[in-house]
Amino acid sequence: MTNDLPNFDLEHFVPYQFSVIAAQLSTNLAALYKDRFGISVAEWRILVNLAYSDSQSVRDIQKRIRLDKAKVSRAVAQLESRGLLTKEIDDTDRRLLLLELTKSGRQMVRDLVPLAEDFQRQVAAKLTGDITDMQKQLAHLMKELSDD
Amino acid sequence: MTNDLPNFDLEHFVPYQFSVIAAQLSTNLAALYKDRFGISVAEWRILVNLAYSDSQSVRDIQKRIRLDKAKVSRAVAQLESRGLLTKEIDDTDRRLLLLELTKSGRQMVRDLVPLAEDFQRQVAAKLTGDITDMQKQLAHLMKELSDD
DNA sequence: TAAAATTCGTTGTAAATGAAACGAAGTCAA
DNA sequence: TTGACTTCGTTTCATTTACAACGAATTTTA
Repeated sequence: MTNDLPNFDLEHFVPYQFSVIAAQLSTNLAALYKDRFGISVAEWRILVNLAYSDSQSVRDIQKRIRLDKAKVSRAVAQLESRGLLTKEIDDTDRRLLLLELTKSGRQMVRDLVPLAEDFQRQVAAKLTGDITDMQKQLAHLMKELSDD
Repeated sequence: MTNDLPNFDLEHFVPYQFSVIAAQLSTNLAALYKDRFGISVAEWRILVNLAYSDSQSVRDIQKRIRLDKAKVSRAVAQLESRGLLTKEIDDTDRRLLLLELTKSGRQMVRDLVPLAEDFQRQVAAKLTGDITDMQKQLAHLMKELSDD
């Protein structure tokens, strides 16, 4: 006797869809990174971000890659202990830490990026439309949501 | 000196985009559910799923809404303790539990669904294109990924 | 039909998480 | 310049999480 209940279609509920897809992609990617390089998704994001521009502070990274600052702090500590980056106090503002990739950190980024691109190509193959369209839509939505 | 590094664009990396959007939507939705009804996202999913068809087992739900069975088990226990559903052993297979919404469980679904639909409308307003197109793309991708 | 293997839902546990508290450093205002 | 306030990154702590182990029930296999 469910006829008095609204027939809600969870499978087409957008927040649910995003949740399921994100979880699946994240699991797959995490396995890839862990197996090959022994790093977490958070660590991967930080490495890639530092490859853009060295010497960012924890705060810069936190904003850019949208991770909790505690998480960034822990991931950075882990990366430092593995010799993938260095921390240095910013002399113009001694609260800030400047992060810089080490040689082996840079090498790991070089090795990681093609893998990530491959992964994205595999996702692209599963889409009905063109991936650049999807990327644009998602970038737009991401921006709209962050303004809330 | 980053010129020897591949210039990887994290902002347009699809798994990253999904992760950010899903997290944002989930946070917002969780706050909505928690404030108004005191339930978690997992609990909400279970309630809605039971509204589709009563008397499903934990296993049925687990498959449909893609949640860890431990999580389902705990959420169901919570819902039962709040009198929103009942558990009953299936006599044809005594390992299975049949779950059924109570009257107040059904009422809560009735109250919740319009809220969720509102929420989705707000998301729709932030999209560049039509939401049904997005839903179709996401449904397709969800299916493709689960086949892995 | 007896033993082995599988499935169901629950529970124990170690790790991950996020919010808040914290000390250190810097800024602002009186 | 002193005192209040803010910001930075780390750490603490309570909660959440996922994985594995478990007992009970069922199915498969020999």
